[in-house]
Amino acid sequence: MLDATFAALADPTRRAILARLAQGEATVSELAAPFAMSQPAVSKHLKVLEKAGLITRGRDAQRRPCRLAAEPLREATEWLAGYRDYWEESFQRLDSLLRGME
Amino acid sequence: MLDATFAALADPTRRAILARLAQGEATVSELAAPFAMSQPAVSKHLKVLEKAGLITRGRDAQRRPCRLAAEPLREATEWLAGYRDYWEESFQRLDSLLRGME
DNA sequence: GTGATATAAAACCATCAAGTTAAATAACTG
DNA sequence: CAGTTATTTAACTTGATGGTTTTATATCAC
Repeated sequence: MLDATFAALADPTRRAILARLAQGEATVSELAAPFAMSQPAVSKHLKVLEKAGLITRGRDAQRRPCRLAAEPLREATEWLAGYRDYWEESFQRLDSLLRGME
Repeated sequence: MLDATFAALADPTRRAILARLAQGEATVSELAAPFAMSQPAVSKHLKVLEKAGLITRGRDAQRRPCRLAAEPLREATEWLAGYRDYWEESFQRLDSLLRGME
C-alpha cells in the first residue's frame, strides 16, 4: 500500500485536500472550491485518495462527504522512521516538533 | 520538494535502493544486481532519486558510488508529523467509543 | 592503442496521470 | 413531473513514467 500512499501524497492538490480534511469532513464541491481546476478533476483526485485509503466517503442526499482516514499516513511515517538515524542532528529538531504537538 | 520526494518514494524499486543505501555506499552495478531489470533502468531510478535529493553520487574511477542523503526524508516526515496528532486523536476517539460500549 | 568494465545517453514503446469538456446519474425542491 | 444541485462517468489530449535495446563515454589494465 506504500506505493499508492506515496503516489497520492506526491501531488500538491491532494496534499491540500488532506490538509483541508484534517479540519473536518467536507463535500466534493467544498473541496473543489479553492482550486483553479474543474470539479471533475478534483473528483479524480478524490478517487486517487480513496483508492490509497486516505479518505472515506459517506452519503448525505446528493452529497458525498469526505473524511480523512489517516492510517496510511501512519504506515508511511513508520516506513520513514526507519531512516531517522540518517538525519540525526536534525532529528532532534523533529523530535521537539513532535513533542510540541502533543 | 515534497512532490519529488513522495513521487520518488512511490516506487518499490527506489525504496529498495534506498534501503540498500542505508547500509552504506554502493555502486550502480551493485545496486542493479538484485533487480530483474536492465542496468539503464536502474540508472534511471537513480536519476530520479538524485533529482529528488535523496542520493548523492561520487566518483571512483569508472564507478559512480551512490550515498543516501536523507534530508528530504526528514522533510517528508515533518509533513507527515502534522497529521500525527490527527490519527492519534482518532484512535483515542475510537478507543473511548469502544470503552463506552462495554 | 586495444580491450574490458562501469555507467550514461538516445531512441523508442506502452502505459499511466492530470487535466479538459460534455453527458449521465442521483437526489432534492416546487 | 420539471428543474436544480451534487457528483460521477466517458472520451479525449498531453505529457510523464518505466521499461527496453543500442550506442556512446570514461577509466582502467595490459
